[in-house]
Amino acid sequence: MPQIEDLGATDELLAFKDEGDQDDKRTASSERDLDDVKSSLVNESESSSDSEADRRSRTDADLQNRIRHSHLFQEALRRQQDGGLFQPSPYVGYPFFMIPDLGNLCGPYLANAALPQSARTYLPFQWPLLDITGRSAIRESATQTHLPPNVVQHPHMTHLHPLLSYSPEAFSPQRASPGFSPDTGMSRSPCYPVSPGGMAQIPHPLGWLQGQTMYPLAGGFSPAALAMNASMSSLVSGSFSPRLVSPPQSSVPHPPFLPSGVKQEPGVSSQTGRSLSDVQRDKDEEKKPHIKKPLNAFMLYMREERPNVVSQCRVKESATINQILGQRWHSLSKEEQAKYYELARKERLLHSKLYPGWSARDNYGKKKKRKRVKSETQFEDEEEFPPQLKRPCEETPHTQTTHPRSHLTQQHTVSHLTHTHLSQASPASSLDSPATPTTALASPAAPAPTHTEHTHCYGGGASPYGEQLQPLSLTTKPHRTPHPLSRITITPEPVTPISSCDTPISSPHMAPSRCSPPPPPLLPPPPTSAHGALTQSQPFSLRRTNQL
DNA sequence: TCTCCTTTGAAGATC
DNA sequence: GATCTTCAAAGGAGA
Repeated sequence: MPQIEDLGATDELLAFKDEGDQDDKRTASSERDLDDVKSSLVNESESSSDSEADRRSRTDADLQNRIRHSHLFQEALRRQQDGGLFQPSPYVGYPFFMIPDLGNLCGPYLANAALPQSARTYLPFQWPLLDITGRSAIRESATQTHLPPNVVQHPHMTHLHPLLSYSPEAFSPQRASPGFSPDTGMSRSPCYPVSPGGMAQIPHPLGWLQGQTMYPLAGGFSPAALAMNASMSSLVSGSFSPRLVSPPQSSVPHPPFLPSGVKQEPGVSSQTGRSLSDVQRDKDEEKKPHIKKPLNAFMLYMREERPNVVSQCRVKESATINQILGQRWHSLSKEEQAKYYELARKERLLHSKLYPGWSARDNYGKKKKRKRVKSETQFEDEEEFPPQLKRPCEETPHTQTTHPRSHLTQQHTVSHLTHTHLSQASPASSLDSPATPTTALASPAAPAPTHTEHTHCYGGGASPYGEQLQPLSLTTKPHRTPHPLSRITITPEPVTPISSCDTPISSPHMAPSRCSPPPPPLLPPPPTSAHGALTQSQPFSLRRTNQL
């Protein structure tokens, strides 16, 4: 069986450890405080087995202790942050927090809607969070698996985003443990369950990326996760000693893990006609942690670059941001993109190790289907669309018409199309697209899209590659109300590097009618041969293998 | 409150 | 095998 080290985790972890060690002295004091707090919390948790009477008698004392711990904790954190959080080292001063019942707060790749949207939206560079069905679910799961929820602070979370950088809105006090102050910002750090019952934040093997995470282990510890856990425990001990903290145990077994027959009743639902067991199964299904898909290269890139775009362009709409990011993605060099592809590959590898039985199919239907609706409307769109705008797609072999989203997501304005695709781009150049980086990467002969080409039509697919990379816009839906971004297709400035946002893309004065024809591409025509032997559907790993 | 928007890539589904 | 569909993140906007 492949080891985690194969994923490159060890190197990252070791690197992290080294950096953490450098900060040992500086944080020794606050560490002790943290240890005190953590020990107290551990003891608190361990004492949960005491009798109810004892517990009642200690209620007041516990309350006082919690308050005291809270203060200690905040003080320790303050020292911690003062001591190193903003030190040059990305890991310096990173606090590890072990909160007994913090497990419900977050986690990667599990999403059962436990966290309100706000709980995640302000963690822009976190690894995908683990959405659990709620605190009770965590506790119940913990009970089922008899696993202590290892609450291990992700050591990389402050790599580029110190805890304090998180928006306060991200924290919901009511989700925190008693005595757990939102002021610390701790809770904004993601914690990742290593099991359905345990939360852990483990350094992601793809260490450099912000918000790296480990994956929660569905159904318990997998060997890979155990290895990671072990590595983590030993590695982080240099700076902070993660400890296993017993969670508040639930006495209510989770239905899915009940012995058959305990809750399931024979018979058929009178209303639905479905057997109760089916209903129960559905309920169980709903309660199962939702394991999210591993992020692909572009998603990883988006996570990293989104804050930059937001700050540089002062844009808030994700749709707009994503368009910019899409353009920037194409502007990345092959090497830069390869970095993300490699990360994504490791992500998938790790994901597959942690969830051997998981399939993307598992998540099918868990989101509201809307693309299909779009595709249904597409027929009408194409019927209504001027044939001259569709023609190139129909005539060119390597057209983006093969792209699944060619008719779904590209809703560029007609004016843009008329200015770009019709007046400038030849069918060959516009449709034989190196649109996807995978395509470009697929061909060693394909020059890296290192263009910093200027564009007037900015957004809505009017990227520097717009004419060459995104012929998808030929299948624009003219009848639809253009997305605000779609109307923003030009920048008044004569030349605007694609990576810059000097002109806010959402500038209201930028209307399609003002979209002037972009300058001729500064880049050589995209390598039409890049498509050659490889298809888009070919797994990137294969493409890269072929490429390399 | 829910869905859409918007991007690219991966993977499953379908033909 | 080619094509289509869904989902992954994000958060504002609109219904």
